[in-house]
Amino acid sequence: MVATIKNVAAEASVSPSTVSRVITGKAPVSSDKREKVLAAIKKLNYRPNILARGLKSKETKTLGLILPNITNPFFAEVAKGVEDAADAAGYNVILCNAGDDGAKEIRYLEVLHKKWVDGIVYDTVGVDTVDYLRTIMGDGIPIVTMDREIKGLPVDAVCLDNVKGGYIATRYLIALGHRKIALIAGPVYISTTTDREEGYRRALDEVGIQPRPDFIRYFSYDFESGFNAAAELLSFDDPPTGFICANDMIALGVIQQLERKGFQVPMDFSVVGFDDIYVSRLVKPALTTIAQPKYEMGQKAVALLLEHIARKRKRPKTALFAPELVIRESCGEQVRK
Amino acid sequence: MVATIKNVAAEASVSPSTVSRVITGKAPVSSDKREKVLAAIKKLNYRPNILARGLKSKETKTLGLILPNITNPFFAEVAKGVEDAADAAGYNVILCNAGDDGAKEIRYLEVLHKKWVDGIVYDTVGVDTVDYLRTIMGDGIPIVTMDREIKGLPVDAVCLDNVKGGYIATRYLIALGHRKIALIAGPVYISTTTDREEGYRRALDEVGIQPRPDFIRYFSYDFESGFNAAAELLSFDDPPTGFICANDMIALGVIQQLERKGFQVPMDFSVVGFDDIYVSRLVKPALTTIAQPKYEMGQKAVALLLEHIARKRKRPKTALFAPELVIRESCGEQVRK
DNA sequence: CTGTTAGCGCGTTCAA
DNA sequence: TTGAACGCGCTAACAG
Repeated sequence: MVATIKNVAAEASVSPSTVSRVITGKAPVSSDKREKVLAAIKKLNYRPNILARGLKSKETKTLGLILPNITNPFFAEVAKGVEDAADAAGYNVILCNAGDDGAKEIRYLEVLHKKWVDGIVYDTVGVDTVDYLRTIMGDGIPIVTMDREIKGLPVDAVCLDNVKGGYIATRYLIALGHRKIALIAGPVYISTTTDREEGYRRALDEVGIQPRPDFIRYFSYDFESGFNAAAELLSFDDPPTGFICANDMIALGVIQQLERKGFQVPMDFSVVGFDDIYVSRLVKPALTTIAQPKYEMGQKAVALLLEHIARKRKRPKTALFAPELVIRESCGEQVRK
Repeated sequence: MVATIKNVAAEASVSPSTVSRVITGKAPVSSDKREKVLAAIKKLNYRPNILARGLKSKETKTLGLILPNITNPFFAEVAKGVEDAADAAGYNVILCNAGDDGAKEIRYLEVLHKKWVDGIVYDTVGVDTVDYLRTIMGDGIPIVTMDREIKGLPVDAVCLDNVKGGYIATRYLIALGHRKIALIAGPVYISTTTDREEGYRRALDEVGIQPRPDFIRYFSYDFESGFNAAAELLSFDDPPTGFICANDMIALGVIQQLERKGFQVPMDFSVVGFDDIYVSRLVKPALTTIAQPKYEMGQKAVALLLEHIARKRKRPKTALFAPELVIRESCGEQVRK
C-alpha cells in the first residue's frame, strides 16, 4: 500500500492542506505541526505523487529530447548537456530516439505533447513536422531546435556558426597549399549543409579559386558515406588533394578508403572532419577537425527552454556557438598535383 | 487554450463518458456518435491528458533508466536497446545520468519513485542504494539491474556471463602461446570484476599456470586507467606479454602506453578488450575483444520489466547473455620472453 | 496559522 | 448504448 497525503494527514492528525503546505513550503505552518507531519511522512514513507501535482499545477517537471540516435557520440554529448542542465533545474528528460524515420518523429512529438512535457529539445533533420510543431507550440509547450532554423516558425534555436565552420576548415587547407578541395557535405536540403557550403565557397572565393561543382558531394552522416564519396572523388581524372567532411564519421570513412587504395594520410591527401567526437583523437592518424561545443549546446538548449517556461521572454532567440579548428594529424602540406 | 474531454463532449453534444469510451475503446459506442466524437476531437485538436489518465489508472507508461554516463558508447548502446523496446511497447523512458556520484543516484531513484514510473532499469555500480531500491520495490515498482546482482534483494537482472568472458579471453591468449598474462580489471568490489577474474583464473589453472597476484590490477573503466596500468606492469622486471582488459577504453589506453614506450601491438604485446564498442574496429590496430550484446541486453531488461508490470511473474529472474570473442588485430603469437 | 471546499482531466462505476 | 456521479492525489481559494 502506498501512502497518500490523506494517510499522512490522518497519521499526523492534521488536514491534508497542512501536509501540502509543509511539503511545498509555500505557506507558514506552526513548528509543532510541521514536526508531526514530517514524522508521519517518514513513518509512512510518503512520496508526493507528482502526477497529481502536475494535474493541478500544469507542470510535469519533465522535458522531451528528440534526436536521431543516442548511439552517435555527437548526440550523446548533446544529450548529456541537456540532461545535466535539466537535472540542475529540477527537471527530468524523456529520451526519444527518432532514427531517420519521419513517422516516428511525429509519433514522439505526439507522445510528448500528450504527456504534457514542459518543453522539447528538438534535434533532428526531419522536414515534415512543421505543422505538428506549430500545434504543440500553440498549446504552450516551448520548443528549441538544435542546429536548425525552421522558416515560418518562431522557435528558439541553438546553432553552430556553420558558415564559419566551413570557412575555417577550407582556409586551413588552403594555407597548407591545397587548391583542389572537395566538400563531402551532409544531406542537401538542410541549413547546416548549405551554411557550411557557403563558408567553403567564401574561403575559396577569397583566394580566387573557382569552386568545382563536381567536388561538392551530398551524402549522409556516416562512415559508409565517406567511404563511398572518397571512391567517387578518387576516380576523377583530376582528383582533389584535400577533403572537408560534414562530420568525423565521414572523415574516418574517407581515410579508410584512401588507405585501402594504397595512399597515406596526411602524406598523400589531407582530410578534415567536423564535430570532434572523442574517437577522433584515438584514431590514427588522429583527426584534424572542426570542433563544436556539443555539451554546452545541449545545456544552452535547456536554458532557453527554461526562459520560456518562466515566461521571461516570448520572442524567439537563436544562440550561436563558435566552431574551432582542432589541428591533429590528418592534414599536411599539399604535395601531389 | 487546450481542449479537454469536456470541450470535446460539448462540441459533439455527448457526455464526457462517451468521449472516453471512444478513445479507450473499452465499451461500445454507436457509430454515429463515434463519428461525431472523432470529428470533434479532430476539430479541437484534442489530446487526452496522460497525467490525468495516470492518476486514475496508476500507470504512467514511462520507465526510468539510470546509468553512469550516456556518453560512454557502451551505455549508449544499452540505452538504445532500452528505448527501442520501451517504445515498441508504448512506453517512454526517462534518462538519468548518475555519473559516479552515489548521492545523485539516490536522488534519481527518489525522483523516479515520485514520478511513478512503471519500472526502472538500473545500470550502475553504486553500492549504497539497496535500502532505497527495497523501498521502491515495496511500492510495487519493478526494477531490473544490469550486470549486477544485489544480494538480499529479489530483483530481476540482465547479466553477461562474465566468468565465461574472462575465460575465453584468457584461453585465447594462452592458445597464442602467452604464459604471462595480466588482468586489468574493473573496480574490485563489483561482481562483474570478480566474475571475470574467476574465468581468468580458471583458464590459467586448466593449463597449469600459477596466477601471479601482481598481474591482477584493479582500476576504473577508462582510458587513463589502461594507460597507467600498463606503465606499472611494464616497469616489472618480468612483465606480462599479454593484457586482458576490463573494457575497450582501458585496452586503448594500454596500447597507447605500449606504443609510447616504443613497442608495437601485436608484435611485442597482445591486448584483449571487453565490450566491443564501435571504436574498436576503427582504431589501429583494430581491437580484439570480448563482445557483449549490449543492445539486446537493453531490450531484454525492458522485457523483464514488462513481465512484472503485466504481473505475469513474481519470482526474480536473471537473463544471462553469452560473451563472444571477436578476433581483430591486437593479439599475436607470443614471441618476447 | 489552519481546516474545509472545490476542481485539475480522466476513467469507471451505477442506473437508466 | 448512454449519461450522471464519483474519485484518483494534490493544491489553491476561501473562511475562520
